[in-house]
Amino acid sequence: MYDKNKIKLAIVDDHPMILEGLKSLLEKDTKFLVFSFTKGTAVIDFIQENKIDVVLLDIVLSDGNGLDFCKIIKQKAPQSIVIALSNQAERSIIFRFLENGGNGYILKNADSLEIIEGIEKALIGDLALSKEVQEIMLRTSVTDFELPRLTKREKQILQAIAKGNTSAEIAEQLFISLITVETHRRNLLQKFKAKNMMELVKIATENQLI
Amino acid sequence: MYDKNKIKLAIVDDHPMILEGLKSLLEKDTKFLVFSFTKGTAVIDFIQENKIDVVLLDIVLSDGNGLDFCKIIKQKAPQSIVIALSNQAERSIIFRFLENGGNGYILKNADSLEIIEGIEKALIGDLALSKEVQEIMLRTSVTDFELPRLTKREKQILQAIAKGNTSAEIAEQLFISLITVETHRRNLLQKFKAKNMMELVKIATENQLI
DNA sequence: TTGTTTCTAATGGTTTACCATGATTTTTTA
DNA sequence: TAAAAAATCATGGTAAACCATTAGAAACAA
Repeated sequence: MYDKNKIKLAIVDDHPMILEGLKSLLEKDTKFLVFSFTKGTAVIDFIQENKIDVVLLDIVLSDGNGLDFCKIIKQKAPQSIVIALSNQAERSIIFRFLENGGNGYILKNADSLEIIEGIEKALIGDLALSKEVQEIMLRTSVTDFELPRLTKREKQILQAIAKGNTSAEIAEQLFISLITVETHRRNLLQKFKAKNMMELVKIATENQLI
Repeated sequence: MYDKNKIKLAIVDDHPMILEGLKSLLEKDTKFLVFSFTKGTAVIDFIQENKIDVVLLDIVLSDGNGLDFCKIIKQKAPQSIVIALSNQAERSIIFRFLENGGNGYILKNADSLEIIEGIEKALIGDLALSKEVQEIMLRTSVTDFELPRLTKREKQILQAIAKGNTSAEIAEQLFISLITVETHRRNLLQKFKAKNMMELVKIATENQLI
């Protein structure tokens, strides 16, 4: 069962179906030994006790997000290779994942060949990026402008706006004047160079700012 | 290879990874013979030439939706069993799928055991419903507010609104009067009993309506 | 402690969104 | 083909969002 020469893989995804399917798929290649996890915290516990070569990590998890887990894994087990395996195709997310030490990013619409090739690339020290991810990263487009950062209050207000609350409602909830809420709205629109709140909320949610 | 006694399964999903994983998983059980498809139209062509026992059908597909494909499959091959295998947990979608002749509905957060049990249940004529699906179906009308359906035009307009377009811009884009756009807005708000468009867009995106 | 940012609040005005109601034409479906 | 559903346009009004500018108080960092 246990074989020192096998590549030890951990897969983290909160869909048991994907987890089992991927495990079954990867273990067809006998050089892989696969451990699977539905929680990010579980895999972090595991890697501290057991040496793992590669972690395939979903970005959206029930107990946190893959960006943070990647950072933690890299702190606790720097020798482990961490590859994102996600539906998240947002440009900024990909960059943030790699910034956090990730060794690759593969979209879930990739096929098994791309995944296996990605793992092998990462094992020899290359970045493992699926085709579509490379395209997204190369997009040098209009969308590529430095995202403003939100203050605590702005985030609070933007979250309320995104829920459908009106300025009056928000003022009441936060015990501040309607005028103040409207000032925050204006500042937000200027910061983001957005035409209206709908556009701003779209940008903010796409970039996980709220 | 071909064995008359094997249960012939078709899996339709637009993620190659899920497709391959599930195929690998199900074929561990040697009584299954699995064919996989990424397009709904492809599986419809296939079942007309080849007898298939069970179709596992995703609801969200690139070339249409599983609700319609289920209906078509049941017309062209009434003996085939059709089971939804989807992330869509919307109560109304589940009912509509079963209305269209579906023999079961399994959520993608189910594990492989639930899927195999579901297939076996459906083969003996029972409804194949995963645990969570049953819970959703039993939810009484308190939590259950039936999601309205969007017409083609409404969907188009709502998508534009969600992007941050104003009514005037949308009118221009679609070559219709500003008044018409505003009428659609009003109808949408009424349909969804929403206070404003921000709330409505939130509901619509959460339920993958747009 | 002194800048800097953030949060707060105000005036006054424009634009856009939302509300109520009604009606014609086109398209879909039974 | 008749009935139903969807898409179109209209009037007239209210509420909310957006725009420009200013400014004091509080929190925070150099």
